[in-house]
Formats: sequence, structure tokens, C-alpha cells
Amino acid sequence: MEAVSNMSSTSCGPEIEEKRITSIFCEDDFRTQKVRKEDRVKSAKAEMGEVKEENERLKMMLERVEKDYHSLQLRFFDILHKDVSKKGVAADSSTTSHDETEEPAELVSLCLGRSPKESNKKDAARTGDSSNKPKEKVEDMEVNLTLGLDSKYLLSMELLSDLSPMNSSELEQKEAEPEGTTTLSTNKSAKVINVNDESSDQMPAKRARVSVRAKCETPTMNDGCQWRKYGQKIAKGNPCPRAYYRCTVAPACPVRKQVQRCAEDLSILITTYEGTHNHPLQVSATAMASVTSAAASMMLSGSSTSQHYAGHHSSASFGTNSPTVLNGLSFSRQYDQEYSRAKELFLPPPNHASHLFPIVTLDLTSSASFSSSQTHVHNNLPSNIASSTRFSPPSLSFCSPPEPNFTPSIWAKGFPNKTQTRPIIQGNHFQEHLQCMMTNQTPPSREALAETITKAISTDPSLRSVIAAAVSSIVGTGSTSGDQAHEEIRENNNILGPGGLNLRLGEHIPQLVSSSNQNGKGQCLTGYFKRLSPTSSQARNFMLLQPSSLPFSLSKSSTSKPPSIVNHFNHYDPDMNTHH
DNA sequence: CGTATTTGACCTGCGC
DNA sequence: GCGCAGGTCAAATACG
Repeated sequence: MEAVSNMSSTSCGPEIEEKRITSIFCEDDFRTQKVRKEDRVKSAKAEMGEVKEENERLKMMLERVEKDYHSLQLRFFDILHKDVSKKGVAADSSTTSHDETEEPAELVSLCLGRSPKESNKKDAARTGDSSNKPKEKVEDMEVNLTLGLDSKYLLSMELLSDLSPMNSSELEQKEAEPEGTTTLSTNKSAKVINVNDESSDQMPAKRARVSVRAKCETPTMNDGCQWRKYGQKIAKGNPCPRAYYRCTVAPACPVRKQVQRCAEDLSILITTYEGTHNHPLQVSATAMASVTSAAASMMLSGSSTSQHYAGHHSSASFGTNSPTVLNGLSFSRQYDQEYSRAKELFLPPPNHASHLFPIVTLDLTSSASFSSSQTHVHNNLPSNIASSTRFSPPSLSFCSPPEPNFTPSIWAKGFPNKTQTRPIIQGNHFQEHLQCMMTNQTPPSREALAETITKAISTDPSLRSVIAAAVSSIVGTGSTSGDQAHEEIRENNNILGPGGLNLRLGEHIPQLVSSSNQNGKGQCLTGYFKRLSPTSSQARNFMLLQPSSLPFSLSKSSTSKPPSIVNHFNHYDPDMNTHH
């Protein structure tokens, strides 16, 4: 010890130096620590700022949700009030057409996932004792609303399915409740019936068909649905028999399809879909269903406002005779003689049983064969028909344009502007996937398909608008003015549909798709829907998007047993799963 | 044996 | 009114 102390005493100079050094180091250390602390504080502050911002955003979202909720509540009570007062004032008088025309949109929007069948049944069950009990009705309807919102898939399918007013549920309705047997005094139910009746008056004009042409070696296209063949005919002008299929996913599904090979090119399969599904679809079937629905509704949205559906087209989404070219998908309507002519072009000579129905053709054939066949067919076109074509033939074509200014010759007949160019489309990927999927070519992966569709939808407002038009036309073109949804749509300046539904596809679909991909069953979606406020616009958006946003899985054959994906349709009739 | 398909008969609507 | 053509039904048949 002494030695050490001695040493230290003798080495005083270096020690001071050392101390200086250590003190310097300490100072440096202190400074660096200080700097670090400051950094931490800064980062913490930044984090807090972010959190605050997020908080603000969440607050705004909450406010918006509340706003939506209140507006919907107000509307709901307003409707109730109207209903009660109506009953009081004009209980005996026959319902005026004014009322009928005013109510439908609201009624439809309030269905919120209840299947018409369900609601009708419930309403019918109530007919006996619910004549004048608004309070009970409020509860009842709230229950219905809740139930409906739980059944997102059902809702979405309802929306998707109700393109044609005379869907199966209505048919059932008609069958189950022949005129005069139901007491029309049952307010809501009566009105729903009236709405349906009213729309059913226009049934022929509203029942659109979507014809899909695709190269396919298999007997039928793989559209993901389950079909049962119920008939076969050899149609005139085509040696290939036409097969008739009926959707068997749900017992009462009204959807039918005709499958026939093209006489010009046997490798091309022409599948014509009629009607819309009244049940949830497997995800593998949603792609086709959504596309055909969109196509059909594009037509219907125009025809819905037509005074005379045949030959005199209104100026709705298809108001002009020129086709709407969206995303490279050329949409055009045609009716009656135009349809007959079209069938001469695409199908065997026209029948007369179905020519009242508008038809859209989705052409998924390769561009080369398409253009050549078109040209060929056109050359065969009777001159009187060709010259008298006032409207473009059915031409919702997914066909890739072979040239930038490619216009099929027969289309040009109906095109006011023959040099109209078809844009290079983002939807090409979508088309390719759809084609591959249905023709059993190289099956794309779920992820790839989902991504493609997501891209197509999210990047292209026109495609969004197609789907928006589809949904909006389904939900109702006669939505009341001042609708909250309308306002929102205007605010967002996004896709506008006459039905006033706020679809922000580009924002939501990727989330949906990705979440669905993760678990492969779309359960996340259900969970997400459940977490959302029942009345929030987001919830509505998501629910509306459902059918068209899940076109993933592929089944081997259209008539094969479907995968057990349908299990997540919680609120659908369990029979559906055991039906197969 | 249950389910799906086939196929001839029948129904419906339109044009002549 | 008749014929034609598309569409549907239902018994027969095939299939797993």
C-alpha cells in the first residue's frame, strides 16, 4: 500500500494529466449522453406527434362514423315516421304510385343484408299482428338491421344478385303470395311487395343476359359455380348443341346459363348467363359473377330509366348509342332487334323467345381469332341488317386490342366515331386472369389474381366506376335526393353511381384482398366487417365490395364439387353446404 | 342407391 | 291458325 501511495505521490504530474484526460472524457461522455437524451426526447416527441396525429385521424373517423350513424338513424326514423303517418292517413286508400316510386331506394337500403326472402317471410309472419305498432316495428327492424349487417356476405350477394328485379326471391314471393292473398296493409312488407311488383312490371327490360365468349377446350367454362344440366338443344344454324345449365349452389337460384360452341370456331365457347345468384358465391365464382353483373348492370342502369326500352335508349350510363369504352372493356347495350342481330353475329340465328332481353357480350377470346372471326362474320352479315344497324352490337369486350386503334369491323357499324381508339388497358391483366381461370388454361395463383384485380380496380377509376355502376344500379337507381351516401360520394369525388353508394374501391380492396390472402378464407374480412360500425360508411363500402373483391380460388370444373369456402357465409342457409 | 346427365315431349312466343 | 324455334320439364338412363 505504501509503495503504491509513494508511487502515486511521486507521479503527481502524470496523474493530473490523467485526471484532466478522464475529466475531458467524462465531459465528452456527458455531452454524448446529453445528446442522446436529447435525441431520445426528440424521437419521443416525434412519436408523440405521430400518435397525436393518429389520434386526430381516429377522432375524425369516429366523428364521421357517428355522423353516418346519426344521419342513418334520422333517415330511419324519418322513414318510420312517414310510414306511420301514411298508415294513419291513408290506411284504406290504395297506395299511390308516388309513394311507391319514392320508397324503393330507401327500402332497399334498409334491407341491409336481409335477403328479400327472409324479410318477406318475416313480414308475412307479422302481417297478422303488426298492423299498428311502430315501436315494435322499430325493434323489429333494428333486429333486422343488425342481422343484416352480420350477414355481410348475404348482403353482398344480395346486391350482386339483384340485377334483375325478377330474381328468384321475388318469383318465390310471387308464387307464395298470389295477388289478393296478402293484406297490403302490412306497411313495410306491403311496400316491399309493391316495389317488387312495380319493378317486375319492367321485368323483360331488366332481365339482362351476359354472354361470354372464351377459348375453351372443356365442355363448359370454369366460372366457379356449380351447374346442373337440364336440357340440350340443337339450335338452328349451329351444328353444335346448346346445353342448358342451372345453378345448383342454392336450390332456388334463378341463374341459368347456356353453353354452346361457336359455329365459326369450335374452340370458342359461348356461355350466356341469365339471372343473378340469390346466394353467396364461392370466391372462385365471384370474379365471373361480378364481371357479368357489372356488365349487365351497366345495361340495366341505362335501361332502368328508359321510357321505351327497345330501340329508344335513355341517356343514362349507356345513354348514347355509342359504346362506353372503359378500361378497354367496351360496353354497349342492345335490345330487341339489335340482340337478334347480335345473335346472328355471335350465336346461331336469333330465337324469338329471348330477344326481349338485353345482352352484353364479354369477349375473352384471343385478339387474333376475335378479329378474324369478327371480320368473317361481318362479311356474312346480311346487307339489310348491316345497313340498318343503328346501335352497336353487343360488345363488352375484354379482348386485348391488337392495335391501338383497333376497332372491330362490326362494332364500327355502331360506333359513331369509327376511329375511336381503345385504350391500352390496365385491365388487361384482369382479363387475362379471368380468361385463364375460366378456360382452364394456366391457372394463376390466388395471390397473383388477387393482386391483378386489385391493381386493375384500384388504379383504374373507370373499372371502379363499372363496378360502382353495377352495385349502384342494383341497390336502386331511384335513391332519394340528399342522401348521405350521395353527399359522401360527391365529397370523395370518386365513383358515382346513381344509387348513391360510396365505393372507394381503390382504398379498400387491397386491404381486403391482402387480408383474405393471408388466411385464404376471407375470415379476416368477416372479422373486419364485424368490427366496423354497422352504420359506418366504411362498413357499407366493404360490404358492397365483397362480391367483386374476392375472385380468387379456382375449381377444376364448373360442375365439380366446390371447395368448402362457402363455410364462412355465416348467415346463409346451412342447407347450402349440404346441398351438394 | 343417390345423383347427374340425357333426351324426347311439351310449352311458349313470335312471324307469317 | 299454323309452323318454327327456343326453352323447360321429367322420365329414363348412366355413373360413381
